[in-house]
Amino acid sequence: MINNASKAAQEELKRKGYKLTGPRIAIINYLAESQEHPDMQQIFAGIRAEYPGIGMATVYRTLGLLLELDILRAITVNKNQLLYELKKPDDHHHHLVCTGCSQIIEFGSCSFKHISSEIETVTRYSIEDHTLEAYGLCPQCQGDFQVERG
Amino acid sequence: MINNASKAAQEELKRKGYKLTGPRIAIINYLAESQEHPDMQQIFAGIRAEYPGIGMATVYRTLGLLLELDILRAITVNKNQLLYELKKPDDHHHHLVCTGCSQIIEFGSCSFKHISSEIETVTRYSIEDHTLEAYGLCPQCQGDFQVERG
DNA sequence: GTCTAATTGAGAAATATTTTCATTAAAGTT
DNA sequence: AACTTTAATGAAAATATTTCTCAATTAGAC
Ligand SMILES: [Zn+2]
Ligand SMILES: [Zn+2]
Ligand SMILES: [Zn+2]
Ligand SMILES: [Zn+2]
Repeated sequence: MINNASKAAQEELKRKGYKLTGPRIAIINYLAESQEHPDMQQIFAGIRAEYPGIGMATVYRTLGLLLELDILRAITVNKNQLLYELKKPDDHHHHLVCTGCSQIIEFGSCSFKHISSEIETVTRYSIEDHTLEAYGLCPQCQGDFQVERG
Repeated sequence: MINNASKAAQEELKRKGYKLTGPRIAIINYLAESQEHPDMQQIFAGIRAEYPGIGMATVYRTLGLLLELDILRAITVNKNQLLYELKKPDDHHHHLVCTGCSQIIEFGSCSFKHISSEIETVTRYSIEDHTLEAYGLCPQCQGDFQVERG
């Protein structure tokens, strides 16, 4: 139980009747510890460090399972690169992505909840979740842009 | 010039010094006409209907170019399926995705602009764009869910 | 029409993902 | 703790996706 997020994810797996195996625990722990938003390759490489024998297929299968069980979230910030993050209890945040250097920071302000019920009324959907990604230039890249133009 | 969105995209290509070729026009027209949010396979198949000789590589290259030039937007609504839509002048909308049947509808209400400058102040990023996807059940799937439970 | 460089299509190559199946191991039962 | 059952795993093969290479084509400039 590395931390709370790992604990919650492991309990959820058990609760839904899945076995808590070594590979799964290693993957969950890696995700729970990760401060960035790793992609498939980073996850695979990172886990091999502490679980050398793990197979690629197991990582794919486990990420798929965690997504399906709504324990994991996938975000796309560039055209074809899926990034992952474990859903943490009581954490709601969104992403601000620099179009210059691809750095990602998170922000907590969320205005969607204010219009959510209005959208539910208009569309007749029942809304359960949402993701929001904002794009722009980080302070560093704004500076670089000035320099480029001379 | 199928419609306004196609016209705008073609002009933008020219303006930035790219050649307006048959394949590119066919791809842009397909995207401009498309009411749904097609993925790569649909785009390729759809374009072959009116431009049979087009190669897969050209479609990949053109989508990449349009993304780079900010004429095209890619969204991810399911784990590993990228969907595309041409950016239309004066159109700002977001997506509401049914987790039951994957149907996507669009909504225009956007609350992000209200907090955008606040986030810019706090983070020192300059924000240029954003995407928002909401997830839930469409009216039909809410009904099916009731039926399933008996 | 001629010229030039960008663009294209076909196929090869490189990557990424899924499937198959014999083996392993988690979790429940005695 | 040994026994049993069945899900889960790893390795390799099979698929699928994306990029690259290069000779041939073609848009746009003159
Ligand atoms: Zn995040
Ligand atoms: Zn939010
Ligand atoms: Zn849309
Ligand atoms: Zn918006």
